[in-house]
This record gives sequence, structure tokens and C-alpha cells, in this order.
Amino acid sequence: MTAESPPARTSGAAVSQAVQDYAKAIYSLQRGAGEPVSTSSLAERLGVSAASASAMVKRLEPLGLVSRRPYRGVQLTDAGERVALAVIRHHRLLELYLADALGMPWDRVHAEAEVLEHAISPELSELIAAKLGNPTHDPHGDPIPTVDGTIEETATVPLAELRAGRTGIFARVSDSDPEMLRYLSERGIAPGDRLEVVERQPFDGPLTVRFTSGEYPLGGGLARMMRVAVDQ
Amino acid sequence: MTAESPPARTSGAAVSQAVQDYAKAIYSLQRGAGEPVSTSSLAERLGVSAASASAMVKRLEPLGLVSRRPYRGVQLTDAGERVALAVIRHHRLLELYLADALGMPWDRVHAEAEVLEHAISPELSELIAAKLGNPTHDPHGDPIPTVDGTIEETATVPLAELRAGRTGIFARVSDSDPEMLRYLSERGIAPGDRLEVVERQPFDGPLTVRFTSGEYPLGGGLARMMRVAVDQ
DNA sequence: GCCAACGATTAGATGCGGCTAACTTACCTG
DNA sequence: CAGGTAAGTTAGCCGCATCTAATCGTTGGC
Repeated sequence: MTAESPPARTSGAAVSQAVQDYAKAIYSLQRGAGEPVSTSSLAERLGVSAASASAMVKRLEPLGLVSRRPYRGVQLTDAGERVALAVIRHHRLLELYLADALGMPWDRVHAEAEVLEHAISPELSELIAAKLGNPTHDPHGDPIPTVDGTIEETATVPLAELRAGRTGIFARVSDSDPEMLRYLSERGIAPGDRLEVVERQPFDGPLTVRFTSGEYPLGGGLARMMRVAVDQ
Repeated sequence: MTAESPPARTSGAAVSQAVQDYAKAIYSLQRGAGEPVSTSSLAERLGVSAASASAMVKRLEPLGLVSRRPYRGVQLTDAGERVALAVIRHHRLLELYLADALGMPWDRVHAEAEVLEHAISPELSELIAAKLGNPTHDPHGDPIPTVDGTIEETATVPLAELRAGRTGIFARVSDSDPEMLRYLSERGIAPGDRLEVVERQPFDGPLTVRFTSGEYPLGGGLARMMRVAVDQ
């Protein structure tokens, strides 16, 4: 029954929930390639106006979380990346915990984790990690950053880009579309499954893909969201 | 990775975290007696200035959560009480869950629950309740409101008010003082224990109390925070 | 090589929840 | 019952994170 929880602090600077969300969004937009992130893509990702994103990014700079070149885009600093990875670690541990320990449906854990990731203390986060046996991947196949902020990103390509005959491991899928998650889980398809592209129709047509659980035709939208660690 | 979580809504009105905190604070200050709550006590409880509390209470009124008589105090409406009880339910379920399922030390669960109570969805709250077997009391002995907003308050008196020779059940203890919680748990004293006041020194002096785990001298501060369901 | 179009930024406003300082009200004391 | 004191309220401010509207930079097409 104490007062409002004050914003967490990193190196003396306030790190509000909004700041964490921006760090996370910038991180995932620049993932892999260290490409600067545009204001408009950031705004779209967060569901805010471009003006808001521009203003917020300007506030992030003196906090030492981003480097910014006006009209050219924004990139996370090391400190910014640490903030993003901490939030992502919380998010993915929570997803795993909610699904495994509490039996929450796979397609709802994302929304719940989205809120809780900003609320749990580092201590609770590590209690959860320990309870889960310090996992390295969440239920969507996404790697979980370590406490000290390192993350093992395996090279993956969208399933949609694979030609017929290619094989690999279904590595991960976006966690943000409940519809898609339900569709996949109903068919017994999960990250870690081995797959082979059996056939590929031209003009962004459906792919026929063989999984352990069977052979399915997958539309272009779905195939772009599913990422594969290709053999060799 | 969606935008900020918007404030939850009840009957069309926004119920922000601050609003929830005020509802909870008013509820516990007027607990038992339906006495109106003064601005200053509310401000002190929440750690804000009296001006802030006054302004906030004025905002609560058009939301239909409180009835207010200027200069005379504030009381929760039925709707306000429902908000408070929902938050309290979340809080106490979380305390129990954090301690039982995750092994978080008893003296830290309060602070964690204080933050999480505003973040968990009703759905997660009920998953947790089910996992715990729909408990009726939290680890501090506080009753847990039901989903539909009823709460069983048993009549208790502060241990400090008992004369020598009185017996009863140690019913509950404030959950907000980690120091005290640690002290009690180190001595194996927990809500539910039977106790007898062996001796009472005058002038707010220490009480000697016999518990199942042994006999202890308890100072006035502690004895005022511990509440007892007295026999008969 | 100019300029239109589009993306980015600035300007100015809003709502929330907090603050201090100044002023009212209620009530108690003499 | 007058007046002082303590509690409560109002006034005016701030910072955060958002918005719309207007302006500015960059760049590609002609």
C-alpha cells in the first residue's frame, strides 16, 4: 500500500515503461543488421504518431540509450541494448512460465507478458528463470537473453523464401499474432520441428511443407512470419 | 510489442493504477467502520501531499467510485469498493503465489505484489487462484475477497490491547513491514497460531506471549500490528 | 538540376498525477 | 461567541507521453 511505483533507474536515469517499450521496439526493428531505425517504422510498431516517436526518441538520447541522426534514423547504444535485452528476457521468461507453469493458452501469453514484463522485479525474474531451469528459448522459439545481456541469435530466413526441396528446423514465429499461433498449435506445429518444403507455387502462392506432424499448405502471410534455420 | 497498455475500464470509466491505489487506500482506511476517510490520512497512507490527495479524490467522484463531502471526508461507493476488492484480491493471491509457488521470501512478496496487482489480467488472476486451490486467506492471515467482491472480515483486535490471560488465534499482521515479517518468521510465528498473553507490563511495556513455537516478549510496536481473534 | 512528394521534426495543446503556496473552512479554546 | 489553529481546498505550476497541424529536409523523377 505504498505510493506509485517510481520508474526504475539505470545509471541514474529514469527508465519508464514507455522508455522500455521504445528500447525494445528499436532493438527488434534493427535486429541482425545494425541498420538505423526510421521514425515512421518505430511509430508504426508502437502504434503512436510519428510526432510522438520523434519526440520520445529525442528524450532517449540524453539518457544515453540511443544515438540519433535527425532525418536519418536512430540506433541503440550499448546501454540501450542492455535495457532492451533485459525487457526481452523478462518477456520471454514470462511467456514460458505462463504457458508451462500456469497452463495459459499459447496464444494469450504474449499480451499478458507484454504488461508484466515492465512490472516484475529482477529478483522475481530470476526466481522464474530458476524455476524453469534457466531456459534458453521461449515457446515461440525465440532465444532468451542472459542476465548479463548476451543473446544467441541463430541465422534464420523466412519460410516464404525457401525453394522446394530445402530442409531445416522451424526456429521461431512471431509471438504477436494470436490467430496464427492458434492455427499452428492446432496442427501440432511448434518451434524445433524439422521441416521440408515440398512444393512452392509461384507468385507468392502457397507453400506445401512437410512437418513431423504432417504435410500442410501454408499461405504467403503465414510463411513470411515463420522463420527457419536452414540446413547447411 | 503493442503500444502502452491502456488503463483498464470499469463501466466506461478509466481506472488507472493511481485510481486503483486510491480505492485500495480508502478501503483499508475505512475498513470495518464505514467512517469517512480524511484527506490527510489518505495522503499520508499514499505518500503524497494533501493537495494531491484532495485533487485525486475530486477526480474519483465523477467516476462514481467515491462520495465526498468537502472538508468532511470521503467514502467508497459500491463501485469503488468493487474496484478496491478486485485489487486486494489480486494482491493477496499474488502474495500467496509468490511465497508458495516461487519460494520468494515472505518479507519481499508484499512489495512485488504491490506492483503486479495492477498489471495482471483477471484471467491470470483466476489461473493463479485455481493453481492455489482457491484460497481464502493470504500468508499474513488476511482474507482474500472473492471474484464477485465479497470478503469475510473476522473481528480482530490488536494484540497490544489484550490483558494477561487472554487467549486467541493470531489472525493477521500488516504485510507492509519487511523487518517485522522477518522477525516473526524467524521465530516460527505465523497467522493461524494459537496464543496466550502470559504477562503484560504497564505503560506500553512489552507483552510476554506464548505461541505454539515458544514464549516471546513482544514490544509495543509489534503488538499493535499483530491482530488476534480473541476466544469467545 | 529543380522541385514535388514524402518522411521527419517542431509547435502548441491535452490529460494525468504530482508539487508548493496561498487561501478557506471547521472547530476548539478562552 | 470571537478568534486562532489545523485541516482541507484552490490556484498555478511541472514532467511525461501523447495528439494534430504546420513546417522543414531529403531525395527521386523529370
